[in-house]
Amino acid sequence: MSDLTPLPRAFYAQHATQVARQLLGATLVRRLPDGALIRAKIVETEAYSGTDDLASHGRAKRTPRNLPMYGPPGHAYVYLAYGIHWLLNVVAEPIDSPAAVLIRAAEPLEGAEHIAARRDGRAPYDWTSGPARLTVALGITGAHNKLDLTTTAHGLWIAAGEEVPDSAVRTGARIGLGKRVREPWLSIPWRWWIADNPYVSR
DNA sequence: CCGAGGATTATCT
DNA sequence: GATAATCCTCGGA
Repeated sequence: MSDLTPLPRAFYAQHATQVARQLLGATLVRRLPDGALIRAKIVETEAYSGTDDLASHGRAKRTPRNLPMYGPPGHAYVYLAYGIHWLLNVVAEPIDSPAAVLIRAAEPLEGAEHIAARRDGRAPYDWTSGPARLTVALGITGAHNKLDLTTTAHGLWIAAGEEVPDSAVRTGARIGLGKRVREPWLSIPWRWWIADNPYVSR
């Protein structure tokens, strides 16, 4: 039985790039309303940090949408992209420092049958290999925005998982950035993933 | 196999 | 009014 204790708030208080790197291999845990448990290993993340980062929602001043990024670390920041997709982020860095880590993909470890119920007819590696697919698989929506992920109280948290050695980590530019994003933010290697893992997005 | 374009709506300008 | 940290489908080769 693995230890499902939530990671402490101090972990998320680090710079978003540190959090993104260290979240690789960690276990994303979801307790569904009916009590069913889903566990998934995080295999791909992206960091967004600072008011200078043109790719980050925090690039503007505080707005109703990006307010969670300015809030306490370890809370969820969930927002709707393209009018269709919910994306899950974890707030990083201390209060008033706008930063978050986007959870882009994860590998199912337990409760695959509960994911399959929502992803009928798809190949398993299509279930969670993308930020919007992941939220569908785990039943995450805007209702989870701002929730504290350092407690098990809300049915969603992150626990320590396996250590991923540097030799198995790859980095690259972030994906799907808008056309307003210019260098250096366009190419800065703030995306992390586990090499050769089939659940990493394409 | 690959690239183009549509879906669908909260949020910001 | 335009845009968006994506995904899926469809048409062409």
